[in-house]
Amino acid sequence: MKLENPTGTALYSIEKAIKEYRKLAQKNITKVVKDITIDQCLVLIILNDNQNISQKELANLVFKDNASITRMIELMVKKQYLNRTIHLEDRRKFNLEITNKGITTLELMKPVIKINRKTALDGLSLEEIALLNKTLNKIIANCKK
Amino acid sequence: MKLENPTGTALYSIEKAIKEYRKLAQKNITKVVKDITIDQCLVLIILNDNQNISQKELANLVFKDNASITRMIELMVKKQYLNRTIHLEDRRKFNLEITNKGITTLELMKPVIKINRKTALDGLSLEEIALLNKTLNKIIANCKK
DNA sequence: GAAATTATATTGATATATCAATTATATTTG
DNA sequence: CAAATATAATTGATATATCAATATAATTTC
Repeated sequence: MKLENPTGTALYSIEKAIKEYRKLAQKNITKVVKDITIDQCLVLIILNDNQNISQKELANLVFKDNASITRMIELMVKKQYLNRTIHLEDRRKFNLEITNKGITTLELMKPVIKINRKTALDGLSLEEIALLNKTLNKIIANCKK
Repeated sequence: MKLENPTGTALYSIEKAIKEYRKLAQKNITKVVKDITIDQCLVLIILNDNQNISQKELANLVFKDNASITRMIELMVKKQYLNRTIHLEDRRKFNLEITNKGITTLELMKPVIKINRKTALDGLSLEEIALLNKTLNKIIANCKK
């Protein structure tokens, strides 16, 4: 039995790598903030950098569909990480805004996120990482065709 | 706004790559078999190669926890892709067995799976793929520490 | 060999994923 | 400008993810 990679394709390794990273990341983030998931964390990071983003754009960036992001946002509003107000120019849209609690929480998580990434990529040279990115981008482009 | 990679880390690219691949794979598999997911497909592939595997081992190989695999198997039994019988030597366990329908379905999907993988890895040299695997395995090992 | 521990799997609760259908608003077209 | 089309987001249904608690069986320990 091929224990590490039962399919024998690099695509399995890609999935395994991200699953292991998510496990590590979630474990460490939970240590500092109890009620947040790494996906919610990514939402905060992206909203922090991109004020005027729509739910649809946000969904794309965090790899979710509109339905999922709707429910995630609902929950994050309920937990007071986000505010949601109607978009004046296009009333189909909403403005998404991080609350003060959201910002505080993000600041609390930032060092943990940094350590997580460092841990995952430990021992990899810059060249190796660049090559990894390049290869992954090729795969992404191939799948989108 | 960094559109392709808002976090600037290779880990985001890893996630993006596998998500794009899963989309492609699911789309093409649905064309030949309506009621199966790529995860169920992976379960069939693994069970086909490993007769005497426990649910726990299976769960590990497909990156799921025991609860998820229990429900997946229930569903696959209901859809008649699998049979489940009590394990005589260890009565906590079950024997998982692909049905004839499961085997037929798998044969139907095999060429599609092959094409999907080829599509995703198109234009990558063997060396590039080997290096990708090597780097990913380092990341996997780092996360497990 | 009975009690304590460990292992396998299930169940319940809640969140998320996904698809299809729907609602509300904007935009385009004739 | 009204009708048709397109877009943003929501809702419903069902499957899956995840954690904690539980049930059952096997193994270990004394």
